[in-house]
Amino acid sequence: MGHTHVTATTSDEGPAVPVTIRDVARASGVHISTVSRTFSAPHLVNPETRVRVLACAEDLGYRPNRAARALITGRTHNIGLIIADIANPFFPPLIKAAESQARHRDYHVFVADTNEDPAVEEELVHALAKQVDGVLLCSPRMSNSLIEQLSREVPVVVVNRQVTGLPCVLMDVGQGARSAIEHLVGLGHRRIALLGGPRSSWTNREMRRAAGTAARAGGAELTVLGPNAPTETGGAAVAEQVRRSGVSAVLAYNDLMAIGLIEGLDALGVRVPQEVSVVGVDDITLSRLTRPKLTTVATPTGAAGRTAVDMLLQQDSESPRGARGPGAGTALGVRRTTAQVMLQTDLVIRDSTGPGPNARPARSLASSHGPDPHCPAGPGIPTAATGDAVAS
Amino acid sequence: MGHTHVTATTSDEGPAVPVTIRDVARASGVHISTVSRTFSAPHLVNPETRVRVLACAEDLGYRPNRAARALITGRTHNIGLIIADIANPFFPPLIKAAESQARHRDYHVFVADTNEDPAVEEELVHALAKQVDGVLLCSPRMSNSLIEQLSREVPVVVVNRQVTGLPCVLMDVGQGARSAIEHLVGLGHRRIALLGGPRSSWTNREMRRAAGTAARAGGAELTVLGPNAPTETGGAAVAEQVRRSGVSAVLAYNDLMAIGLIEGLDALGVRVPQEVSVVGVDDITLSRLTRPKLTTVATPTGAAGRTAVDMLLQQDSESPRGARGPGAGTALGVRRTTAQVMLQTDLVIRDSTGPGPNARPARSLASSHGPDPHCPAGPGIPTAATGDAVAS
DNA sequence: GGTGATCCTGCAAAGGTTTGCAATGAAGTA
DNA sequence: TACTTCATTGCAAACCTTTGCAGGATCACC
Repeated sequence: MGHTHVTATTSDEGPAVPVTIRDVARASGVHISTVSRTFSAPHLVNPETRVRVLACAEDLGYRPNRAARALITGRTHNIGLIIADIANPFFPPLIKAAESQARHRDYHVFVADTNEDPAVEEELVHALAKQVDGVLLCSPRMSNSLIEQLSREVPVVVVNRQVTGLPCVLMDVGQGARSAIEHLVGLGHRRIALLGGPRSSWTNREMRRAAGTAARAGGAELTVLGPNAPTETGGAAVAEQVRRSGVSAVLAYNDLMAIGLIEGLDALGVRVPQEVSVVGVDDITLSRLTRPKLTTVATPTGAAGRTAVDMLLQQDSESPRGARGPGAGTALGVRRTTAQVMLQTDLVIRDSTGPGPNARPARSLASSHGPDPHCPAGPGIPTAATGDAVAS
Repeated sequence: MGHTHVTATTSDEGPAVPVTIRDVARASGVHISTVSRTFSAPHLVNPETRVRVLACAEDLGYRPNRAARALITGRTHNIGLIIADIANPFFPPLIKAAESQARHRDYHVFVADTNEDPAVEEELVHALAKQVDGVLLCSPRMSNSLIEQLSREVPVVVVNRQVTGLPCVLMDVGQGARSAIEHLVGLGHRRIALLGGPRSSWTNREMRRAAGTAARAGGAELTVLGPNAPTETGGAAVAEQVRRSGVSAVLAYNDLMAIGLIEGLDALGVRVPQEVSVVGVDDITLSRLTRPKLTTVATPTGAAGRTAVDMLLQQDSESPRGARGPGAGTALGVRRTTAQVMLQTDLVIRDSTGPGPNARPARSLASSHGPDPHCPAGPGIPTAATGDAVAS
C-alpha cells in the first residue's frame, strides 16, 4: 500500500490527568480564585502567596484552560486566518507577517485553507467564529453580501477585496496594472493580452479595469483571456490561446500563471521575451528563480498581513465581545469605525519583458536587460513595513 | 508610509448579540436540554419538536458554541498542525491532504508556523493543547524528550521524525538517498557532496547515514557540507564551497536548497548538469519549473498528511480525554498502542543530473535526457493515497 | 481605643453547553 | 383494570475559569 509498517508498541504513558485550577488551589492551600488571580491579576495577590501558588502550579504542570477562560472573558486571544490557497506562494509571507505581528500582541494565529471554495470559506468562518476573536479573510471568493452577513457573527478584516462598511486591506493592483501596461507600451507593444484570474476575485476586476484604461491611453489593444485558475496549470493551459491571439505581450493575473504560461509557450516553441513578453503580479520568491526571471508587479504581502492584524485587534479592543455588564443588551447599537487601507505596488523589471514590434531599438534594449533593477514605478515611496499603517 | 488611506466610515452594524441555546429554548417553548439534544442527539427528540426547534434556531441564527461544548465533552473537533516553515512548498500538499481528510471526519485543522524555532514550537503546543483534540508535529526541531513530555499534555502524531513510544509518520529518505547516490554513481560520479539541512532534523541524520553507506558501497567519496538553512538562500550560500570542494555531484537536503545551489553555481559560471549534477529531495512543484528541471527524490507528502490525521483520530478515539466517569482518575494507567508508518519515496530523474567524469558515454547520456520519466526507484509500488495506511 | 484606609482572600454567580437521572404520559399486555 | 414498557422531556449538576462583592486582618493615625 505504498507504506511499510515498522512497528506497533503499547505503552502505559497515556495523556496525564488534566490538572485544573482546583488542584493547584488544594496543593497550595488557597481558594481557586486566588490561584486565578495569581495568573490573571498578579498584583492583587500577596507576593508570598503568589510564589507559593506559582511553585505548586509549576510542580503540577498546571496550564490555564484557554477555552474555559474564553467562555468568561469573551476573549480567546486567537485570530483566524482564512486563505484561498495555501499552496500559492503569495500567501506564506502574509501568513508569517500576520503571525509575527499577532505574537507580539500575545495572540495566536490559526490558518485555514479553503481550496478556493466559497462554501468551505463560509463553513470555516462559522467554525472559527466562537474560537477566535476575529477573522482575516484573505482573497475571499464569497459574495460581498455574504461577507457582510458573516461579519455580524465575528469581527472580520478583509484582505484583497473591497467591501463597503468593513475594514479592508487592499493592494493597489490598479496602479500596478497601469505601470505594467505603460512599461509594455514603452517597449513597443501594441497588442497586449490580460490573463484573467478567478471570476469572483476583486483583484481581477481591478486589474481589468485599470489595464483597459491604460491600454487605451497608450494606444494599445487589450484582449482579455479568462477567467482562469490562478495557478501554473491555469497559465499553461492558455498558452495555445495566447499564441493564436497574436499578441506580443501578456499581463497575467499573478506570477504563478505567468510562470505557467512561460512554460506552456516554451513547450510550443514560443520564446520569452523574444517573441512574447510576460508580466506577472505578486513578486513571489519563485519569480526570481525561473528562467527568464520574471518581470512582475510586487505586492507588499508582509505589510498587508501586519496591517490586517493591527486593524482587527484595534477594532476588537473597541467593541468587546460577550459583554455582560449593564448595556450589553444594546450591542446592536454599537458604533464601529471601519478604515480601508490601500498599499502601494511596485513594478519590478526583470528578464521576461523585452522590446516589442514597435520598439525604438536603443532605449528598449537598455531597459530590458538591467541586472534585476528593483525599480519602483510609483511615486517612489517604498512600501514600508510599519505597524502604524492603521489610520482611522 | 507606503499606504494610502482611502476612507474611514462609521456604521452601527456592530457584531450582533450572541444567540445562545437559551434563546432558542425560549423561542420554541422547550427546555434547553431539548434544544441541546436536537443538535447532538436528534433521535432522542420527538420529530415535531425537532423541526420546531430547528426552525427557531435557523430563525435566530443560532450556532452551537464549540468552546462551551468542548468544555464538557472534552472534544473540540479541531486538530492542530504545527509546521516548521509554511513558506517551504513541501508543506502545502501535506496541509491540504490533512485538511481534506480531517474534513471528512468532521474535524477542522488549525495550521501554525514555527519559523523553524523550537521555542515557538513548544509554546504553540501549549497554546493549542486545550483547543484541539490532538497535534500533528511536522518536521519538529525540538528534542525527542521534549516531544515526549509534551505528548503527555495532548495527543501527538509526529511527522518526519522518529520518536520511540509515539505514533510517527516517516518518509523513507534513507531509501531515497540511497537511490540518489546509486543514480549518481551509475552516471560515473565518484566525488559527491551531501548538502546537510538543519542539525536537529531527523531526515537530515537519516539521509546522511544512508548516503554514506551507499557511497561507500559504490566506491565513491562523500563530503558532507553543512548544516545549512533548508531554503534557497541556504543552498545558494554554499555554491562557492561546492565549487572549491571539487565534487562533480551534489545531493541536497531538499529541493529548495538544490534550486538555490543551482542558482548560486550559475552565478559562479558553473553549469548544471554539465559540470556538476544536482539532486534534490521532495519533488515540490517548483522542481518541474526551474531550468534545468530538477532530478529529485519524491516524497509522498499527501499520503503523509492523510495518514497522520488518521492515526491521530484513531488514537484519540481509543483514549477519550477529559473523562469524568468512574475510573477517570486512573488515566495514567491507560494503555496506548502506537504505530509507526514508513512511506516510500521515489527517485524522479529529470535534467539536473548528467554523466560524470567516469561515465561510460552511451548509457549515461540516455538516462539523463528522458522526457521527465517519472521512474520509481523502489519496488515500483506507487505511493498510494489510501486512507487505510494505518495498521496497528 | 476608636476610626478609616489598605491589602488580601474567600464566596458565589456566571458563561454555554452536555448528560445522568427522574418524571410524565401514552401505549401495550395480561 | 393493573402493570410494563417506551418515548419524550425537564431538572440540575458538571466542565474550568473569571470577577464583583464582602469579610477579615493589619496598620497608621488621631
